[in-house]
Amino acid sequence: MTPTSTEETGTWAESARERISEAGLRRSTPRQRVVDLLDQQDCAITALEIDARLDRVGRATVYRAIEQLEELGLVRKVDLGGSAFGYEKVEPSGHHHHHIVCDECGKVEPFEDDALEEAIHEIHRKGFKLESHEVTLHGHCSDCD
Amino acid sequence: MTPTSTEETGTWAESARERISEAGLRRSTPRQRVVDLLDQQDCAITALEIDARLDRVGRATVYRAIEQLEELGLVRKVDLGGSAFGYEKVEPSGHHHHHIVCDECGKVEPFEDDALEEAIHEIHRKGFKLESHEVTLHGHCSDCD
DNA sequence: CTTATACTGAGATTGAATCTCATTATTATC
DNA sequence: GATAATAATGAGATTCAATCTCAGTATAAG
Repeated sequence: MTPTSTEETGTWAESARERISEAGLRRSTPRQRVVDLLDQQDCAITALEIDARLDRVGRATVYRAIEQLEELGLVRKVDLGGSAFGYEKVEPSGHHHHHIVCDECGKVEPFEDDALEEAIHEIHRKGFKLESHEVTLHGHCSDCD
Repeated sequence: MTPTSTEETGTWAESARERISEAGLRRSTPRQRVVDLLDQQDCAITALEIDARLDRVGRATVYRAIEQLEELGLVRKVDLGGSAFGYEKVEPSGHHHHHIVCDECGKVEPFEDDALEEAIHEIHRKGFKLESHEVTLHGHCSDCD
């Protein structure tokens, strides 16, 4: 018996699987592999990093899978200030974080801040029709102090 | 007499000229043309847009000029969520805005919000060594309602 | 098992940004 | 104003991200 390693990983991969079927998409092996890899990440990963880590899965498939997951609200696209975008799973809990990029070494760290979220919600109330928001802070990490 | 159209435009182009000389850089025509074009914009413009609008100025020169202006603190690089970065002048007054991107048509609008700035400054006080910050909100503009 | 078709992936293509290096323009000096 | 040292330029090659194409493949329904 080969145990399904994904069921141990958490709830996101499972809910992703469900949403994929509900949306009428096939549960193809390459798509599952992209889902599983995203599930294992704690923060954003680029499309080409996913591509590089998945042998026998084509670039086009990786980009397509990400795009579909994004449309299903399962994945968020984040702008890390570099040349490539990052992608990360959207937690079913609604929890989300923003990013601090170290301008020295390029390291990306997640952070959360309630006052910031509140301020952004206020902007929403002031009349802008916001779909989503994204905050990227730039500075120096502890290593590059 | 050909009147210098730049002196009528405002104070940014002038201070940029000064800082450029102070930094030991030459006042070359291509650089001046990049400065003048940036001076005319109210919001961010991409490097290739600058390149396209300036005949007889090479891509490399545009990118170099922008990079130098950025180092001198005269220009800010902004991430508009698309494929290319935008660049905009840094007002001597210290005034700065963030951006709302319409996910439908791609239009970028500037916005300012004091509570948001305050929340970000709080994060600074909490221990992160921030150099700069950048907030991009996504939604639908009035046209794409 | 068979069939219709959604999905895949190798490779070509587009677009942004960077790099190279021979030529040109700027500025200080005479 | 002419001259020399060298900073700056720009055409084109290169790199990297992302998208597109289309013949071949795998999926799921019957």
